[in-house]
Amino acid sequence: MNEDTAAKCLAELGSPTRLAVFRLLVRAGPGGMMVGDIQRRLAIPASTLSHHIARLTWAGLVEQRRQGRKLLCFNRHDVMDGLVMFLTAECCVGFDDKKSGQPAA
Amino acid sequence: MNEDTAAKCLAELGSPTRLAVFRLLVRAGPGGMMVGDIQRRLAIPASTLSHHIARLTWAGLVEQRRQGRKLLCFNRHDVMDGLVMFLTAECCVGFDDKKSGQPAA
DNA sequence: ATATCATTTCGATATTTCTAGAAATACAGT
DNA sequence: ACTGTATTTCTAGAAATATCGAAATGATAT
Repeated sequence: MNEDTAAKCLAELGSPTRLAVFRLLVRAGPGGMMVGDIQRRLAIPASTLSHHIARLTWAGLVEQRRQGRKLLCFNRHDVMDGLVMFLTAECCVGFDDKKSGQPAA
Repeated sequence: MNEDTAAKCLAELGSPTRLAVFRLLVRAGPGGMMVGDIQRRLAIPASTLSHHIARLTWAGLVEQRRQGRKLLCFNRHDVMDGLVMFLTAECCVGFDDKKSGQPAA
């Protein structure tokens, strides 16, 4: 996970609609969720949802797999982990003596 | 940290420039960094930087404090923690038996 | 082959965001 | 009050994004 990839992921997650989709998939776990189920759950037009899922997929956060005439969506858990690690990397290095993260007043 | 706040934070971090600023501040730790130092370090126009810092601040990710005629910037570490927790919350609940996060093939 | 359901692509418009120069403001020192 | 430095606000054009209906495609069953 480099800075560009991280920014890409964060930007995609920054849309309320996409974040809702992503969180739905987080909760769904490895079993994932069908596009149609997501659509019914979030009540947004199919074309709009398709667009957002495509972007999450483009960023590498989500993967899709066909099952009959439906499409299963699920999170790339490893990518999310990488993102979180990237965000917190080098955080507070050498500052173990301070507890709050605020500068001295 | 609710869904709207999280989306706000993620969207702001989704800009490569803002992510660079944020990471600089992560590395700077609680001591923070002056606006001018950030500007010299990233080599972007002052007005552009000001805009981005304002957005990070608006999202609650960064805080500013005046020191003489300079302005110190530092991360709200607690907010970033909240964001990370929000992202990973309810992740893989009840799926401890699977290790990779992929659905069965 | 055709009917049907699920999902995506296309197209068009409205909205938001990025960028940076110019001007304005804030502060400290003299 | 005046000067110099630091930072922000104003402004506007360019570029990116969101939205959703209509049409197209993919897949299965009959």
